[in-house]
Amino acid sequence: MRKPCCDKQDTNKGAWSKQEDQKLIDYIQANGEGRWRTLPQAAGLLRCGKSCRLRWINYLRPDLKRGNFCEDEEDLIIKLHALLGNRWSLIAGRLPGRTDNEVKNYWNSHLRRKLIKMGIDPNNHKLRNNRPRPQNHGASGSTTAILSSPESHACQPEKSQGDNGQVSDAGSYSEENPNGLPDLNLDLTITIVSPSNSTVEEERKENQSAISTELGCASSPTLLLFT
DNA sequence: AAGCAGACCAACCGCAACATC
DNA sequence: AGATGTTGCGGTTGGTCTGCT
Repeated sequence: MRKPCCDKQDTNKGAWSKQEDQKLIDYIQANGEGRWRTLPQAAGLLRCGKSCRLRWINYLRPDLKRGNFCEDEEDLIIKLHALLGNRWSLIAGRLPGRTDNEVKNYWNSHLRRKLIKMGIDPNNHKLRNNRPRPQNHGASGSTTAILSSPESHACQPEKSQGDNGQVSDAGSYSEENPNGLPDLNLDLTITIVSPSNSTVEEERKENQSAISTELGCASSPTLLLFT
């Protein structure tokens, strides 16, 4: 029988105090991340290792951006969600300084609603019938995105199948494709059309290769982000 | 000003994948 | 190869905040 991840009766739960935060920061700065299971004891924290990891990743990490999402980030989340479904860590990985939890929360509290308002089904990113047409990006500001693959669901990673239904329904298109085999066109090219900004291009390349690698894709629908 | 409802977000839980023995 | 341990992920919960009546 496996031991629980922590001795639950001896651990604190709930909100973190400043002192706990400081202990965690100090410890990680001195010893680095990892070894979460033994970290709490070593750092003098009455917390479960999982809890420490989460606190560090979602809140204490120095490279976190925090604050409101900009329009570009919103659009990128929407587009990536269309491709990846609820794979928040992958999506967050393309948003420097953002965490999966943050992206997930933002999606659930803002973006979902926004898409629904625009007449788009947030689960499959398709226009809903008998719904008002999206006010083509008026709501989302100045960014326009075009996914060249007609069915943006093309990229559904293997994991979503037989994954106990945990991974998003956002990529479940079997109803549109009775044989259950969508016409997979799995690569993604993100082109950010924006005034000269060399780092954007670098970032684009990085995005492209990372996502292509992740999804094992072959050919490439192009996602154009006009900023 | 008080009460209520909805929104937001930090944190927890359970599970799966991966690593190690 | 199988058992066990660790880490990471996504779904969900619950406390707090905010706006409305």
